[in-house]
Amino acid sequence: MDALAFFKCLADDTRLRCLLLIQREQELCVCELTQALQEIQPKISRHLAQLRQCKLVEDRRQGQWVFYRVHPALPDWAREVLGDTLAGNPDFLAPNLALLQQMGERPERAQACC
Amino acid sequence: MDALAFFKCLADDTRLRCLLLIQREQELCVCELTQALQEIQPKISRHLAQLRQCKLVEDRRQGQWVFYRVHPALPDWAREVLGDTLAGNPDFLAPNLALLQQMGERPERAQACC
DNA sequence: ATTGTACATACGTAAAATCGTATATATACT
DNA sequence: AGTATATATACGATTTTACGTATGTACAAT
Repeated sequence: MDALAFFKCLADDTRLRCLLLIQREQELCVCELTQALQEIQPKISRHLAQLRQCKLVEDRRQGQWVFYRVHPALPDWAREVLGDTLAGNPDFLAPNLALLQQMGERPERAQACC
Repeated sequence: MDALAFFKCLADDTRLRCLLLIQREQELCVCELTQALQEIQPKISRHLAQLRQCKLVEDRRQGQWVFYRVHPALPDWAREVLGDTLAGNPDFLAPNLALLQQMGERPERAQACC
């Protein structure tokens, strides 16, 4: 994970919001991000693909949905950058979180155990 | 200082190195950065202008030289991002620091007091 | 005044990133 | 098998970003 590639991933509004939302919500699927950002699905998917290729997120298919989470191997310094950014910009995600909560019928996550 | 603009500034190799070098060395002039990065002067100046316009750095003229330092009004979260990045990527600036130390006749800074 | 050094900016070109649309794949349901 | 939903990718067009060269400005020294 090199610093320049990491910051290039953060240097786009769509990717920055997706990544920070995923970090904050633990796990989100493409349709939730599409709703939260009010963007068309191919745009969201394309940016998620880039985050995935750079190993900032990992994906997990569950039925018809694909859930994204912050990559478990993301270095600590990069996690801290995300944390600092969230903490220092409390309003940045506000509109996206509001849209996410408005969303009906959000897909259910598989339980972690059993 | 908005998060997206901040990360766009960090998303270029020249700007990232300049900014982290300035942060680490407190203050550097254009000719020092030109030497440390082995790039032509207009390229360095152009990227510094962008960092200045985004208020990530401020400049100070001293005689023939213009010194750049991290902007005093840079928000804490952004400072922490720079600090985390430096701490988490200890080798990133190594070649640039080596070139800087090789440089003879570095301009003298005005003393801070008296 | 002129020359030299340090730095900034303007301008046209080239490269890179982003976009919307169309389409492909994978799963679920009937 | 056929339809519907969720997601991924390919493609060409557009926009943005970065670049090198040339030139302008400010200061220092003679």
